[in-house]
Amino acid sequence: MPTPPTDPSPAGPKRADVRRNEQVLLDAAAAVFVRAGVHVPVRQIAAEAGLGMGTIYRHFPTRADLVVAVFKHQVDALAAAPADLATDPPHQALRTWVHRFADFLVTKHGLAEAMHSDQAGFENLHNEFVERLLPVLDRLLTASAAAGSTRPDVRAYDLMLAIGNLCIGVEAFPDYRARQMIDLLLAGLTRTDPATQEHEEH
Amino acid sequence: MPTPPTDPSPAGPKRADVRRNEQVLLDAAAAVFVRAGVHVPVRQIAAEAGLGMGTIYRHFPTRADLVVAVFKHQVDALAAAPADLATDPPHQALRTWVHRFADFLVTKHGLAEAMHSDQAGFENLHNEFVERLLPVLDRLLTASAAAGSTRPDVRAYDLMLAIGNLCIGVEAFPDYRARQMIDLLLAGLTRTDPATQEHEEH
Amino acid sequence: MPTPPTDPSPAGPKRADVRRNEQVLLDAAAAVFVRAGVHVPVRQIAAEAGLGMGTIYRHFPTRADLVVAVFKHQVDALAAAPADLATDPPHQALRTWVHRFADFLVTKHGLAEAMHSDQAGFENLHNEFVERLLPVLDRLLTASAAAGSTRPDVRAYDLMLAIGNLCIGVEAFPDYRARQMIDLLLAGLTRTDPATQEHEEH
Amino acid sequence: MPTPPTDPSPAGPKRADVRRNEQVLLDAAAAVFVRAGVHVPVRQIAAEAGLGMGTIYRHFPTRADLVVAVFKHQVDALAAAPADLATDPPHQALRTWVHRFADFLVTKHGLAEAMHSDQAGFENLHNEFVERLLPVLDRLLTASAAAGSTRPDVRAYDLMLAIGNLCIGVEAFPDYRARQMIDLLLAGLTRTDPATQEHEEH
DNA sequence: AATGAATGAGATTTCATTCAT
DNA sequence: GATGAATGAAATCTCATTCAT
Repeated sequence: MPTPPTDPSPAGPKRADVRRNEQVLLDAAAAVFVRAGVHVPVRQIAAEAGLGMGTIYRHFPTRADLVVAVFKHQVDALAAAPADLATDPPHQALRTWVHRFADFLVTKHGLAEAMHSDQAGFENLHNEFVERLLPVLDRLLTASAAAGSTRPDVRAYDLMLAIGNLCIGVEAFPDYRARQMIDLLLAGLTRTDPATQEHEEH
Repeated sequence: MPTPPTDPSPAGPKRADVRRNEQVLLDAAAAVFVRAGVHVPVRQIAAEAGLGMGTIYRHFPTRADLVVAVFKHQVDALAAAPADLATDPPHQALRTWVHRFADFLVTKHGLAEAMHSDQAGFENLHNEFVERLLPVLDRLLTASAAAGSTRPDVRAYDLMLAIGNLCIGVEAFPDYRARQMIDLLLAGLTRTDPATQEHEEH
Repeated sequence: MPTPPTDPSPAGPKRADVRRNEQVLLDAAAAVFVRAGVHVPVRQIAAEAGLGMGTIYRHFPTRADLVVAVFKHQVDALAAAPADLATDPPHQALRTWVHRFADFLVTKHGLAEAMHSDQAGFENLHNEFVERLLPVLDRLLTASAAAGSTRPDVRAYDLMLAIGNLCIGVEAFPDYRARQMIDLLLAGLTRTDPATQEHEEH
Repeated sequence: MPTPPTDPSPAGPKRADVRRNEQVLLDAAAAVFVRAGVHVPVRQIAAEAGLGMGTIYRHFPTRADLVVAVFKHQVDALAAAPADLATDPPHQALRTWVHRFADFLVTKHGLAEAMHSDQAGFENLHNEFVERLLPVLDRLLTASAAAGSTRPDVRAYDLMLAIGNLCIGVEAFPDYRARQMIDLLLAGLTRTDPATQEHEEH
């Protein structure tokens, strides 16, 4: 009633600033997360962003919300990725996407860990991951299995968690070859049937 | 068994009490760790043990020392295990031991996580694991590879971390089939047939 | 009625809006005060009013100003009330008005408390009460005493605070019979009989 | 098991210090409560006591516990008081005790307010008051009513809350004569029966 | 040697108030 | 004039660690 309903741009001129701040916050959080993990004090994120702590709470009431937001931001690319894999043979597409997924996790300090955290406020993080990426992986996995390239008795859910898990510790233990272990897992996933085996060898 | 009986140092009658306390502490810590994870407040461990907090600090100056001690305690069995696997075929022995290792990790809430933690005070935990168990796994893995059962290009170190990683999240996500993923990894490790074996060696 | 119609100052067309906003604010604040007490966050009042927080600060620089304003708004009726009590016998008029006063306080969650608060910003609240209602009560009390119905050695100020105090806790302790206690106080105020009157005067 | 059950003095030599600290804490809290009310920050109480904040939380997990403790300490005297009033006539004993009660409340800044607070954590305060003092007042009131000195239709509960309420605001408004208002209330409580009236006049 | 009371840094969270738009 | 995003002081509470007894 105080402000007339004339509202072509829903919320006035400030929207740009708010959005900018949100982006600043996401970038800052992403940066700090890489440096210090997702359990970093809120104050530190605020400092990195050059914003007040209250601003973080306004945008992301719980820590999970912030982590999810940072996360979601990065996940979009992965969720969209399969499009450019459409022409590859199914098992090759699967392999490529899994590698991209691993690359993503490996470069985000603590994200793989957080994804598996049962700490209060991180449930949504896991859920977000599952909701956004599981369908993608499931499609790739099903296609690959349908083509006889991979075992049909493995669930995408387990595979996703396993991939995520294998990425844990990359920073802490630089000598650990997460990539090779993922390849091992993928090899174990491959159909051992003699008929398909010849093609798998490359 | 944890502390060797070689004890020429002058100590006298109290040594027995001290050792008893240490054992009480280890058992209590193990129990609490299972219930509440390795990050449980010190006070809680003390309560479980029926001892004062100061006593914990006397025996284990840092939390890592305590976790390592608890860990060491449980690891002895694993380190000794291969003896009873001597008669199995190498790849079977490897598989059995890996499963025992996984069983161990899976039942210790947070141990798998802690093993990969880079939190201050947990480095020794990782080291301890590596020092005690890596030689065992290495022996089994080498024997299996020598028998042509498994790929020779995989390091025991990576395998150990990978197994540990795959066990993460079992409590938090009951639906996650860590065991199957470990089997997948072992399957990927298996030599598929003599013909391909020669080419894989490099 | 709250703001006198004497308004020769140059203001122009906006004055109506401003006044409307002020009224919206007062109604909203009154409503929220009843629900959540006078210490309710400013943001909540703003939300109830459908206005921005800045608008509240423009109209009422301090919280006290707002509370006083809400208060004043409700007090007008009480200040005007004695008119319709003119025909009653003095001690009856006094009793009726006191009950109305108590009714008012009892239905405003936290108002009785706030009236006696020495919190920063609530002094004016007390003052406002005193300035507006004390003369009214004083007139009634004096008339009653002059008629020989009540003791002449009780100040209206003390009586007002006492009435207010007796209303505290009505919401928190539903079993508390504030009304009976007020009646007790009024009974104590009553002159019991001419014979004793002379001795009580000192 | 670590410490033998030989335990004539239940908890060893430290008990004295602990008790001393608790007393220090109670005294400090009482002092600060007088100065700044029962809502004073915990840190301030700690500072006054010359102790750490953690110590407060150890002794009194919630603020209510501390307030109740401070309160209880002072209440014992009141609960015990009636003994020395045994020889007075009932209505005189009642009057004396009520005045002591009022004296107590009046000198504890914020106690009267807190007693009527519905803030989380203050319920026990009210309960404590009721449990300890209500029986005392009830006995005095019943005796007085039995003697025909006071009205039999007033509950001790209401009277107690009313007395407490009338003490509110003494510090904030030095001009307010709480004592006279209490006397008024007591006068209202007095039986107006002509037969007893003569004796009441003194 | 053992105890557990005390400490206090640090993390979270709320809200009054300001001020750019 | 109105808005509400941003600020950051302030308060709470937790625990690792020390140290007097």
